[in-house]
Amino acid sequence: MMMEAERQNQAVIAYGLLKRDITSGQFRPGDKLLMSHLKERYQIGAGPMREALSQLVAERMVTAASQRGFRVAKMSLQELNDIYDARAHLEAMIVRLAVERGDEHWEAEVIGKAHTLASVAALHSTDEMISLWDKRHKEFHTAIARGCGSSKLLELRATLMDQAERYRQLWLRQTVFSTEALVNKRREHAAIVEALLERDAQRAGTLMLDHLLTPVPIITAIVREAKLAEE
Amino acid sequence: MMMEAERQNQAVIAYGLLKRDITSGQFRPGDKLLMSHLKERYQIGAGPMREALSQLVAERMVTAASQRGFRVAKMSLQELNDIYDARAHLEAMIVRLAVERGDEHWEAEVIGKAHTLASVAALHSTDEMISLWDKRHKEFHTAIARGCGSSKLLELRATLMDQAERYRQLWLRQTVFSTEALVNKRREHAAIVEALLERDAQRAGTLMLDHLLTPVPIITAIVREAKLAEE
DNA sequence: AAATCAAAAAATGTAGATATTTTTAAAAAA
DNA sequence: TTTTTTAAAAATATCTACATTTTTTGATTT
Repeated sequence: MMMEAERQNQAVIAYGLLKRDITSGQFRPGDKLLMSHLKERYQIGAGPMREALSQLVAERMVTAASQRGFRVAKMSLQELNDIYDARAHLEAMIVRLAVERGDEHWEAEVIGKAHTLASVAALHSTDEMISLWDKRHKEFHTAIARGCGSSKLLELRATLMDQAERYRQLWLRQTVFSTEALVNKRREHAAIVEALLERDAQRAGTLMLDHLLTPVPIITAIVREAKLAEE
Repeated sequence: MMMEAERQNQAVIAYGLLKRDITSGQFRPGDKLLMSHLKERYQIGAGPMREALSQLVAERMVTAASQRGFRVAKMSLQELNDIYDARAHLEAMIVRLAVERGDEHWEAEVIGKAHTLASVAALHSTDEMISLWDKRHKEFHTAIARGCGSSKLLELRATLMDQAERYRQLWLRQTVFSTEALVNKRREHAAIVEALLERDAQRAGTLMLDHLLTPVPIITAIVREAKLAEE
């Protein structure tokens, strides 16, 4: 029997669309999110729209001022550093746990995802190439993290990933377009996998920490260049 | 000039009240949250009420089923273990960072809060005693955590604290009413502070991990006894 | 310039309309 | 008789359209 796709309510739909439009840059940091415009754009009423907006406020992607409506949250170099620092330390901790707790199935998944990622070739259009590499890169890292066995830690991790997304997008193009950067990333991934398989929690954690912090200087430069954020 | 308290919207008010009513047990795990009842209880319309509810869904305190309304999220021993495990590891990591990064002002704050906590005496009514000890205990731990210097990590920590709250409430009475338990806690706190001051990040982290895991068996027993949750 | 005030725009809330699910109870089948 | 099915009724969730309140705008005066 065909699994019926659960009929989503308007708020959930609007939430997804608006989130996509913000991370993809359709709405820029600081932009006013005018209720009348959003209602029109997503074809829904004010009630559900507010519901979607306040979800995004909780996720720090939107800010709210009482009686003054909503804006796309600003980006800042300070926030960039904070998010990446937090992410790196959290993920390093998760990896250490994964090395201690992960079983053979976990190992197999990680190796599989690493292979799939390494084999992304420049055969596609640029945008397809970026989104394919990104998708597989995320799946690789998620496969590693799952080894920790804690859904709560994975939820926290997802929260930070979401918050990092707008900054990550900036880094992505630079990296996928640079053969050198891609080669470096591949090397780092290989080193991490090696440490995992040797069950060296400490080394895996340290490698992960560094791996996640390397994008920061690159993103900083882009943000400064494009004047996308306050200092 | 007196600072005017920002006029909150209905959704925010309802959010706070409902959250309090859930953590304090006015609504029990699994209870249906009938829209008509909530509207009546908090004297607001359905729109803002939905907004509040879906915030709590995001925080995992309420569950939603499309077209079928909302329920108080169930509790389970599995979730108890997951939350406490995640919290303990996150907090241990934060403490290690705090030891590496915290300055003299941080040290002073921690010592101050430790002192304030240690001096809670059994002079008050039972409920006052509980809530005072709880308040100061939280402030003590928060003062320690702040040393990590990352607002994102502190946000993640707050998320888990919130999710733990319903379980924590069960532990609190047992502990505050047992002189032995209180003495033990005081000893653990002293040991943590000592490690902090000696700037022994590793030891402070380990002590914190253990400190946060001790309530789990106690809560497990209470939950089983009161049949508050699935296994 | 700075202050004032009315008009316009915008946010927020409510009441009621609509759609969906659950309950009830009667009818049919076992 | 008991169980299952069906259909209508009731209860409930959800959405929209409009009403109310607050903020913003910008012309006018000090």
